[in-house]
Amino acid sequence: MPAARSSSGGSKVAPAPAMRGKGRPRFNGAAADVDREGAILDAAEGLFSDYGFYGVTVRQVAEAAGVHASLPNYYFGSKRDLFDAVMLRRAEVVNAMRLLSMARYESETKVLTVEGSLEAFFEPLLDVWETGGPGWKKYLRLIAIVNNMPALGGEAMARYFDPVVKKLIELLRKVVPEARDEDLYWSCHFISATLSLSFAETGRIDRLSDGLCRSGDVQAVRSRLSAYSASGFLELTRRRPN
Amino acid sequence: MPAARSSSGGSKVAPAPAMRGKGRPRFNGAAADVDREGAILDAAEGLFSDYGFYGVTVRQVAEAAGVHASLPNYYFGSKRDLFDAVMLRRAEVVNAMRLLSMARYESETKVLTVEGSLEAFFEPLLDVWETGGPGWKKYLRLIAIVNNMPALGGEAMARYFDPVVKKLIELLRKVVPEARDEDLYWSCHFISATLSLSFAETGRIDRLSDGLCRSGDVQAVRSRLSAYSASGFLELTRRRPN
DNA sequence: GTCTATAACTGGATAGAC
DNA sequence: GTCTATCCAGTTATAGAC
Repeated sequence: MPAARSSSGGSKVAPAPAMRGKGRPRFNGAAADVDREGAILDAAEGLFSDYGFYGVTVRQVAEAAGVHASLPNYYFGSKRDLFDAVMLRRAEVVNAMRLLSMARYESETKVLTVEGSLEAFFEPLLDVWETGGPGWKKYLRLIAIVNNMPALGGEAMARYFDPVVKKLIELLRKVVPEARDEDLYWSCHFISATLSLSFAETGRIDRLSDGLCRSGDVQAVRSRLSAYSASGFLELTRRRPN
Repeated sequence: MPAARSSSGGSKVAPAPAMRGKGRPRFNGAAADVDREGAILDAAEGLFSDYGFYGVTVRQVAEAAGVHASLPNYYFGSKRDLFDAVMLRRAEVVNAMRLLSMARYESETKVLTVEGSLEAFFEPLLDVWETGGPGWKKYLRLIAIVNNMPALGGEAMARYFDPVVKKLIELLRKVVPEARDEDLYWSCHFISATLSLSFAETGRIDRLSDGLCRSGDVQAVRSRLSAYSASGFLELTRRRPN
């Protein structure tokens, strides 16, 4: 394997991606201030979310971004580094939102419920899904893919999202003290599955329902996900209390 | 695109895969009766289920199968045809099992329930997951991947699995006539998600629970999936009856 | 900062020898 | 039926010109 061009870290994931050109002055002579790094990340995000890591070439990314074929390499190093940069860019944002959402729910609500906890867990994602624009939609779809292909980025995925899930588990344990740990974990597993497949927007439900339901219908998901998941979880704890 | 080598059908999916060498006589001079086509399909199944379609090369498949690099092409035509052959091989088997399972449940049970219907829907899959051997495990993991990447085989996936899901919906409609269609479809969407992520065996729940739960624990899934899903679905219909 | 050119290699697929 | 040899398009990545 050839030596990576990027500065530090070696095989570690994305040491410090996309740090070039920050705060550079406008009117630098080039054509009206285009953000090429952002364009590359956006293009990569869209393509990876459709075809996965191996299904995309760096050249396709460059072409979709409208930049020269060598620029993705220049800005982000190897293809793998580019992928990590894509994953990281929004992970931190959304993680902070979700932790805050749950902390706020816990501190500001008198009677904590399972459904309420799950809403606090889901809502930031549903919010960016609905109002965050196409970039966020693609990012969430990408997560759905990685979530089902551990060989690709499962370890990284876990590193970024486990803290959020652990916070949820902690919260649920407080709300339902009689729940067994196994049921807590398996419920979170099921919940993660429904959430991520919803983001995948596969179009399957459209075909299945002959157009009655639409894959990207955020409102439809929002109005069902918490109720469905809470009921499922509570049923498990009801059957085998601690 | 170069013309496919395989006989009929053209772009149609795998018209008649793996039809060579059936019933050929033993003692044909070659080394003790090895099933090369089967070995290729097995190897492809395993690799595709780990890395997806684009993450695998035909040469890797050949090497894993212990055959020469050109044989996958010889037996199955293009890489895409090989993939379709892998998908098809077990689809028909498991589809028949599931349709039979649900038909039997419907005809042999006095009081139909949501949970019972779901069990009939799940059980054949859980059964092959548990007792079918490593090939079936890999196949189910492959389905989990494709389920989340429509660009790859979503249309094919739908073609093979929609009939089974439609049968389930039909059954559930009979059991819970007051359920709204939207809730039926969304519930099936959620159910498909939990089922497929369970098969993915990502190891996520292992890390999350610090070893308390294991990804491949069929019994753990079996004892929770129907109860969880039935409760979730019923909760939705309870909230908005037809 | 951006692009040209190219190195060095791997991909799928096949023709034809055995 | 199987393998050798090969085609050649396309891949990542980089060195160096502008």
